[in-house]
Amino acid sequence: MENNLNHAYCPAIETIALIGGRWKVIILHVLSKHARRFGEINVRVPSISRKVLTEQLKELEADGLISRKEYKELPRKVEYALTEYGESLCPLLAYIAAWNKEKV
Amino acid sequence: MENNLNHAYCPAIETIALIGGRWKVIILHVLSKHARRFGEINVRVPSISRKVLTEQLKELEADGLISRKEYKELPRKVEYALTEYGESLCPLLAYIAAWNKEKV
DNA sequence: TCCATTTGTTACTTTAAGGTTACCACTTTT
DNA sequence: AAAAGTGGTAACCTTAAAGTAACAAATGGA
Repeated sequence: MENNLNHAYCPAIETIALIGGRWKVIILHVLSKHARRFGEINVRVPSISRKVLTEQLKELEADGLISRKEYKELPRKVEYALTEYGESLCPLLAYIAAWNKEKV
Repeated sequence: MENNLNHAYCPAIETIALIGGRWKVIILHVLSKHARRFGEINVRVPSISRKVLTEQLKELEADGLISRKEYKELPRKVEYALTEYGESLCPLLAYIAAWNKEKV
C-alpha cells in the first residue's frame, strides 16, 4: 500500500541498529579472527577510548552478538568472543572489509 | 609488526566512513531498487527530516555513491540514483537486509 | 493576486556519542 | 610499602548528529 510508506518495514534498519555506530563493525571484525581480551581489542581498534570500548562491548553482549568470559586469573583476564549469532555476521563483516579494497 | 597495532590499517573503517551513520544504508537501500526523487526518498525513509536527508544526499553524492539529476520541470523534480560505484554496494546492502531476516 | 507543490536553506535548539581524567579492585613483584 | 598490570567505573566536558520551524525560488492554476 502506497499510503503506508512512512511506516514501511525496512529490513536493513534492525541490522543497522545492531552493528551501526562508529565502532561495532570494527570490534566485531577484530573478534571475527579470534577471541580477544579487553586490552587486545583496545590496541587493535585504533583510537577508541576504554570507556567507549566498555560501552560498546556491553551493548554487543546485550544484543547477543558477543560473549564475555572472565577467568579467575591474575592479573584479571576477560575474554570476548563472537557468539554463534555473532558468527553469522562474519560474511557481512568480510564483505564490508573486502568492498573497500576492491573499489576502483 | 605487533608493536604497531594501534596504527594498524583496518579495511572496514573506510567503508564505515562512507556508509556509516543512521541513514545512509537505508537511503542507499531505497535507491538500490530504483532512482527516486527527493520526496519519494523522504517518504520511504521513516522519520528522517528533510534537512538531514538533504545533508546525507549531499555527502553520498560527494562520495560518488549517488548522482543527482535536476529536471527542468514544474514543480521541481530532482532525481537521485546510485552511480556505478554505488551499485557496487548492492550485494552488501542486500546482505544487510537479508541477514536480519534470516536470524534465528 | 495569492495559493499550492517540490526541493531545498537558514537559524536555532536538543540529544546522542565520544573523550578526558582520575580513581578502584585485586594480586604479584620489588 | 609501594608499584605494576588488567579491566574496569564515575564525573564531567566537548563535539557531532539530528530535530524544529520558518522561509525561499520557481511556476501553474484558481
